Amino acid sequence: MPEGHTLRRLALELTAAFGGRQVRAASPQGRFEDSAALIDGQTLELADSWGKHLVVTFPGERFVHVHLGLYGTMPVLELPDGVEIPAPVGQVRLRLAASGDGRPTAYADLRGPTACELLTAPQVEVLLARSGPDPLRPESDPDLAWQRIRRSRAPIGALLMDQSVLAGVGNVYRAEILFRHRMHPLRPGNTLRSRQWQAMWDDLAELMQDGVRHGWIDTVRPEHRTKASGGEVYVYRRHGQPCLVCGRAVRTEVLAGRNLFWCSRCQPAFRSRALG
DNA sequence: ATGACATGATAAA
DNA sequence: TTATCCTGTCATA
Repeated sequence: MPEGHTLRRLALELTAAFGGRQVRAASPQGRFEDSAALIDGQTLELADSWGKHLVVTFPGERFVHVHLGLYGTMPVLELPDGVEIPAPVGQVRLRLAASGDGRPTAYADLRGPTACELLTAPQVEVLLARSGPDPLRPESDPDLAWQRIRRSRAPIGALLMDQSVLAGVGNVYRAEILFRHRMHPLRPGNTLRSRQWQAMWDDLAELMQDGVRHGWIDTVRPEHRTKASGGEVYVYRRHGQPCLVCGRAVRTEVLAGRNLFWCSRCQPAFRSRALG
């Protein structure tokens, strides 16, 4: 599940459940033990996200940086009064817990992250400096991404996944934004028009905000919808199945080690003007 | 029980 | 490009 919307949602949940509270921090699995000890008993100030990076702020310029990678999770749970926090099950890299201060008892277990580390302020700066603009952050400037895209011969499908060009987009949002803009994934970045990029950015921002709100990715417009419940996509992982718009079988191919999905009728191959 | 696979990223070749 | 890390889930045997 972890694309940018997941991290933003997690940041909001952590801040709501733990913001301003003293938390217990531990690493039942042991791999974050020493660092957990340094924040144990401290006040969790706030959690925030940039692209797929989560940064949790503690006093004294201590920052816990988490990257969920492909399959990391961190469910945040609040418990009714009187219910005990259960013992950790399985591989828990980091458990945060708060209770006994008049607010609801809460805990969060981090499993399977690519990164879970304690950083200093300058280290966080370096991390953020490496990231492109995140469509979920209001201060983000889409032009920074555009300057990279318009100068690059790399396929737009690769550029969208490059976190230094644009932060927070993963395989699902990539497939879906390309479909919604009828764009072939292999089209070179330098053949896009600025207006096309602007439209894609605006659409991404909206789709990702929906993702934050609902907790899942849904990109299908009402007129194409086939499922009553949410969480429908046009092409992601629908290879071989009929396109929701034209009925042609959705195609798949591996690009840079990641599965690409598109409809060859709705997203025709790009031909440059020079080639006719 | 075993293996394939996954919404990610990095280092090495 | 390939290998590797992190973990859980689902399909197959």
